[in-house]
Amino acid sequence: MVRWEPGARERLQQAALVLFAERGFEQTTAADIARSVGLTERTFFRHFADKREVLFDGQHLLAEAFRTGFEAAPAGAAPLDVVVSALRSAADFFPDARRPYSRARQTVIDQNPALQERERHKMAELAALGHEVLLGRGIADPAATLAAETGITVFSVAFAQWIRHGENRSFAQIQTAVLDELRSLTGSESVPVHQS
Amino acid sequence: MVRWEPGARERLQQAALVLFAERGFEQTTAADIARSVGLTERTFFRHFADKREVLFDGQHLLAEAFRTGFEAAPAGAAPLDVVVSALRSAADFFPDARRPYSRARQTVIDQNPALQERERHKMAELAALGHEVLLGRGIADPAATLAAETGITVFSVAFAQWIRHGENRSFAQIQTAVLDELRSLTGSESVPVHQS
DNA sequence: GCCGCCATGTCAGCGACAGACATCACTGTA
DNA sequence: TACAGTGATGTCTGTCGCTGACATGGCGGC
Repeated sequence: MVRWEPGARERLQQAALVLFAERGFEQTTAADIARSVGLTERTFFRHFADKREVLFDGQHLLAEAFRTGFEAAPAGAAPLDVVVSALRSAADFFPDARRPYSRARQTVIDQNPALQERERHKMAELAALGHEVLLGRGIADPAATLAAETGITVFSVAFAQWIRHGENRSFAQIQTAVLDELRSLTGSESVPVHQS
Repeated sequence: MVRWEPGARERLQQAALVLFAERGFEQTTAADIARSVGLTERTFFRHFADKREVLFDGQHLLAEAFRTGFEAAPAGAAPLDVVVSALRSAADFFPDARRPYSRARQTVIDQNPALQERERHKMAELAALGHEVLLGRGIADPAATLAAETGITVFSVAFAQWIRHGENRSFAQIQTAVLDELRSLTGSESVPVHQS
C-alpha cells in the first residue's frame, strides 16, 4: 500500500480542466481542484506557482520543440527561414489526435481574461526564445525581434484555425498557408498612405 | 473647505508609480498606495479593477488614437497600409516630452512578470481593435489578424527603441525604420529550408 | 432650505498564495 | 535488520488582493 497515489501533478491538471469547463475558472477554487483528487490546497500550490499555471504546464515542452527547430535551421539562414524551421518543429507538437484536448483547453482559456493574459505571456516567452536564438546566430536586433514576434503570430493564427470546428488540415498545412498569406501581405507593393 | 481633494484617480496613479519604483510592485500594497495619498484601499479598488491596472489606465486613450488613425486610411487601402495609418496616429501619442515618464513606467513594468503580462494583454487588445476594423473594411480573416498583429509588433519594437537611452529620433521616425526593416525581412526572396 | 446624488469611509469576508513545521512511506546503507 | 535520510504531503497560520453591504456627508438642483 503506497502512501500517495502517483501522478499528483497530472491528476491536478486533468481535474482542473474538467472543473474549469464545468463551472468556470473563477468559480473553481484551488482547494476544489485539490480536494477532487484527494489532495490539499497547499499541495496544489507546491506543484503550480499559481492557479492559472495548472493549465500552462507543459508549455516548456513546446518551447523545447521550438528550440529543436531553431537548431535544425542551417547556419547563415535568413531570419524568417530560421523561424519557419522552428514552426515546422512546433507543428509536430500538435498531431491530429491532440486536437480535442487542445480545443477543450482553449475553450476554457477563451472564456477568462486572466487565462488569456497568461497565454499571451507564454507566447511572448516563446518569442523571447526565438529572439535569443536569432541574436546568437548573428542577426541584428530590430530584425531578430521582428522575425521572432512574427513567428509566434503565425503560430497563434495557425493554432486558432487548427482548433476550429470543421477544420481538417494538419497543423503544418495550416501554418504553411498562413505563412504564405503573411508573405503576400507584406511583400506586395502597395500605394503608400499620404503623409502630411 | 471641500470634503475631498480632487483628482483622486490621478493622485493614486502618480503615487503608485513612485512607490513601485522605490520598493517594487510586490512590496507595495494597494493600501500603501491609497494611504500615501490620504485614501483607503477600498477607494483604490473603486478606481482600478485590480492593482496592476493603476499603471495601465489611459491605455484607452492610445486605443482612441489608433482608431482615429484607422479611420484616416482611405477606403480600399491595403491591409498593411491601414495599419500604417493607425501607427502614424499612435506616434502622435508619444511626443518627446513624454519620454521620461514612459521610460520610468516601463522600467517598473520590466521588473515584474505580472505587469509584463498585463502589458502584453493591453497590446493584444489593440491588435483586436485593429482586427475588428480591418474586418469591417472587408479584409478577410487570416490577413486581417496577421496585419493587426504585425502592426502591434512594429509598435512595440518601436516603443522599446524610443525608450532606450541615447535614442534621439522621434517615435514616428523609429516606427518608419522598423516598418522598413519588416518589409525587407518578409519581402526578400530567400532559400527555403529543406523539408523532409 | 430640503433632497438626492455620489465619492468616499467602514466593516466583514473569501480566496490566492507562502512560510514553518510535522508526518511517514520509501530507500539506501551498515 | 535496524536506522537515518529523503521527499511528497498535510496542517496551521498569516498576508494581501479584491468585493459586497451599508453608512456618511458635502454639494448641486429644485
